[in-house]
Amino acid sequence: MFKELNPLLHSELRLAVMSILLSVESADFVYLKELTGATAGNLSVQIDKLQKAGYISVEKGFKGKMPRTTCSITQEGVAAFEEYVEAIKSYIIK
Amino acid sequence: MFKELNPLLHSELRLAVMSILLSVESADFVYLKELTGATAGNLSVQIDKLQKAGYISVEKGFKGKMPRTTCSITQEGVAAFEEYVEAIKSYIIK
DNA sequence: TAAAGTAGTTTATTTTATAAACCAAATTTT
DNA sequence: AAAATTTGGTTTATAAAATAAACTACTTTA
Repeated sequence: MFKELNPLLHSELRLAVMSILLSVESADFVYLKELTGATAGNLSVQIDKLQKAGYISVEKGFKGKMPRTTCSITQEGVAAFEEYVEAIKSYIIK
Repeated sequence: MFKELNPLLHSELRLAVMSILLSVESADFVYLKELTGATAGNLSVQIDKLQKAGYISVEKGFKGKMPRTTCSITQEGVAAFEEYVEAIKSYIIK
């Protein structure tokens, strides 16, 4: 009847991050922060969780002298997101 | 860009309960428990939250001699659910 | 060189989700 | 008919999550 909702994706901020990363090649920390409106602390934590789950890859480098964290979605992440979409539909589609 | 997800509905069990109640006139505690697979304790708590939010109405009576709790969705609940559906779509529809 | 800004991380707090333990009444078993 | 079990829940305790505040380290500006 109802499919299970992957708890790692069933989170407003993590879902937003994944949704953004699905539509771009990659996105840096500042960009994700602006688009989501999240605080830096919250975003940092959630990015970490997504990375540890293998749903995104995170590269920490520098743009000039300033630190820059770049994220992109993994194949595993795409698959998990698609599964989540199917699952949530089981609750909202009549 | 992303719409806010009503935290009261952004919960697997509460969403399942609301989804069921949308499609039936009313449902009792035992029926909801069977369909959702939730424990009685968890279901009890979540029903309470939905009721306090005004999203469902709860009637406690008896069927013969056994207690029976009957739930049905309110207009407010329908509206909130529909808004949630629109909101979640902003994350999952490309 | 002091103040303010940037790009984050770590820590602490509040909220949630969930299950375990419990309760009262009804039913079944012995 | 007493004891055990089941039914239909509620309350309480615990684990997990979300979030913001505080902090770090470096850079730019005044």
